[in-house]
Amino acid sequence: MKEQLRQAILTALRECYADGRLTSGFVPEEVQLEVPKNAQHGDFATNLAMLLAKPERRAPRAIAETLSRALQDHQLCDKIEIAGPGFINFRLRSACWYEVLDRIMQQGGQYGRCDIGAGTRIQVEFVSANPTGPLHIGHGRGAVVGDAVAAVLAAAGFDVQREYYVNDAGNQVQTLGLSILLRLRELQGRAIDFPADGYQADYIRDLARQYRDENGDPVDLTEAEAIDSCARFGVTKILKWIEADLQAFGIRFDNWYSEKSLYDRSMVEQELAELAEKGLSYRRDQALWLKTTEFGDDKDRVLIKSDGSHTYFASDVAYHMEKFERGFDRVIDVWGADHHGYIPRMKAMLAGLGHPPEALEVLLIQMVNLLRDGKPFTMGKRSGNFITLREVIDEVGSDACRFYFLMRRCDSQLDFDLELAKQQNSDNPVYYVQYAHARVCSINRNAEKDGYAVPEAGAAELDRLVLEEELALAKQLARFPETVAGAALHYEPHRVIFYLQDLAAQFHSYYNRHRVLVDDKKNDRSASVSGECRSYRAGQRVDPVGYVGSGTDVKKPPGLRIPSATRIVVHSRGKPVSAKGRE
RNA sequence: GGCCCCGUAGCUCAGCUGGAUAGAGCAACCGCCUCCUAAGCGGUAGGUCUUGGGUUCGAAUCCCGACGGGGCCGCCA
Repeated sequence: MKEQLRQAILTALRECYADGRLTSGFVPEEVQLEVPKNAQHGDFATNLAMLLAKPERRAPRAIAETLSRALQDHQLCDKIEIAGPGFINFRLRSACWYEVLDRIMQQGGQYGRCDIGAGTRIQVEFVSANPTGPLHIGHGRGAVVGDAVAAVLAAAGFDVQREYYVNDAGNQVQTLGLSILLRLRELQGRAIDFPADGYQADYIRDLARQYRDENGDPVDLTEAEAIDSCARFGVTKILKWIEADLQAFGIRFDNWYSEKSLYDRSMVEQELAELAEKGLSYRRDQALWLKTTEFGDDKDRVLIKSDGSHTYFASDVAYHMEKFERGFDRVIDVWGADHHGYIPRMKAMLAGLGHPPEALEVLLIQMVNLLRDGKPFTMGKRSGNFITLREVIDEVGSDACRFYFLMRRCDSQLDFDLELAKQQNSDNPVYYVQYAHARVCSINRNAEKDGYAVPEAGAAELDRLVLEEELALAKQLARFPETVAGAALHYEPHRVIFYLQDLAAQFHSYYNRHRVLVDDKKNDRSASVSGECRSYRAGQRVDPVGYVGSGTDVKKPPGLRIPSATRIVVHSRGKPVSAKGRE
C-alpha cells in the first residue's frame, strides 16, 4: 500500500517537472512516507515538499500545494491535506485497506514476505559455543537472536544459511579430554590431582562413566592418546546435548562446521601461505604475526604462538575466508559483547585478503543478567556453578523464553528474571500476544459452531468493515511487511515483537468494544457507529446531553453547559462504552 | 590509558536510520464480565528525553565534550 502511494507521488512529481509546475528536477533517493503518530494527520505523510524547498527556492507549503493538486484525483486517496511546515498528509480510501485484507487471506502464512533480499546469499553464524559443556543462558540469547535474524532475513527473500562453528581443535578440547580422563581414573579408585583449570562440573563425571560403559578403560593407550580419545568422546556427546537443547528451543542449524576439519584439509596452512605470500605476516619472538595494523587494527595479532601452536585467530582467518569461497555475499557473526575487541582484527584480515569489510557484519549480544526474584545469579562454566539453558527452557518454556530474549535490542543488557518469565499473568507480555491469538481462534470456533462459513479468500464481504477500529486494524496489518523488511535490513528482530504487541493491543481493544459474531440482519453494524452521551446526577438519569460525536471520538459540543456533579457516560448501541468521570 | 554498549515516566524498555502534542508494559488510583476467553478493556496521574555545546526549517534521534552505569583490552578461548 505504502509502495503504491510512493509510486503515485513520484509520478506526480515527474509530471510537475514535465509541465514546468516545478523546475529544479530534484528527485530524492527515496520518497519518505511515514505513518503519523497522530491519526488525525491521516494514514501517511511525506516531507517531500520540505526537501524540495531548497532546490526549488520556494516555500515548502507552496510546493506542497502544487504536488497535492497533481495528486488530487488519484484513486488511492480519499483526502490530501497540507499541514504544519509543509507535510502532505494522505488519507486513503477504505477500499485500499480491504485490498490489504484480501491479500492477507490469499497469501496466508506467506503474508509479510518480500523479495528485497532476492539473489543475496547470507550466512548467519551463531551460538558456536565451545563443545566443552552445556549451553548456558547467555548462549541462549545469542541463539534466539541469531535464529530470529536468520528468520527475518529469509522472510525478506535472502538466501540464508544457519551455521554453527564447532571449536573442536583448541586447548579447551584437550582440557576437556584430560578432565574426563582424570574422572575416569577416579572411578577406578586411583588418586588424582585435578588441575585448577580443569572442568569441575558434575557432567564430566557423567561423561567419564559413559565412556567407561561404552569403551571400557583406555588401558592400551598412551597418556596423550587417552586424553585424545576422551576429548573426542566428550565433544561428540556434548554436541549431541547442545543440538538437543537447541532443538528444544526451536532452533535447527543447516550446517555444523568443524574447526578441526580446517586443519584436516590444510586450510589453515594454505591461508598462512597466502598471507606470507602477500607479505602480510612476519616472524618476531619466534611467533608468526599478522599485520592487521595496516588495515586499521591498533596492534598486530599473533597467528602462530612461539610454542608452535595456532591461535584461534589463525583458524578464524581460514574459516572466514572459506565462508566467502562458499559463495556467501554477506556473513553475519553473532558474538557475545565481550568479544568486541575481536572485530577490528577480523575486519582488518578481510581487507588484507581483498574482501570489503562490510561483507562481515558482527552482531554483539550484550550480557544477560540472570535473576531469580530480583536476586542475581553468577555464572562460570569452570566453577561448575551455573544454570544451563535447558534448565531455563524447562522451567520457563521455550516460547516465553524466546519472546523475552527478543524483547530488547540486542545491544542493551537484559535482565532475565526466572520467576517473572514463568508467571502466566498480566506481568508477562508473552501471554498478551498469545491471548489475542486465542481470542481470534475462539471467534472462529464459535462462528463455525453457529453455522457461519468462514469465507474463502476474495469472497469475504470486507466492505462491512466500517468501524474506525476495524480500519485501524487493517492498517496495522498492512504495516507487517515493512516491519519484517525493516527488521531484516537492520538485523533487529525485536521490531517484530513490538509490532505484535501493538497489533495485539489493537485487537484486544476492538474485541472489547465490538462484537464480531452478530446477526447482520438484526444488528446493522454501520448504524452502530454513533455514540450517545447520557448524563447522570446523583445516580439518576437526567436529560441526554445529546449526540456529541461518533465512534471513539466523542466530544462535548462547544457551548454546552453541563451542571456540576454530573456523570457523563458515552453509550454505543445502548451499551456504555466509557465513563467520563464527574464534571 | 585505549575501545564497545547503555542513560527516555517510580521500575523495565520502545521510539521505525532528523519530523507535527515523546509512547507501551509493570506499579498507583477510578471504572468495566446477562454478551465471541476479564491471560482482557476504558480512564486518571506520572517527563528538564543525564548534562553542556554544535549542525538546520526542525534534534530523544546526527557530531563533539562532560557525567553516571556495565563490559572488553594476553603469544586465553
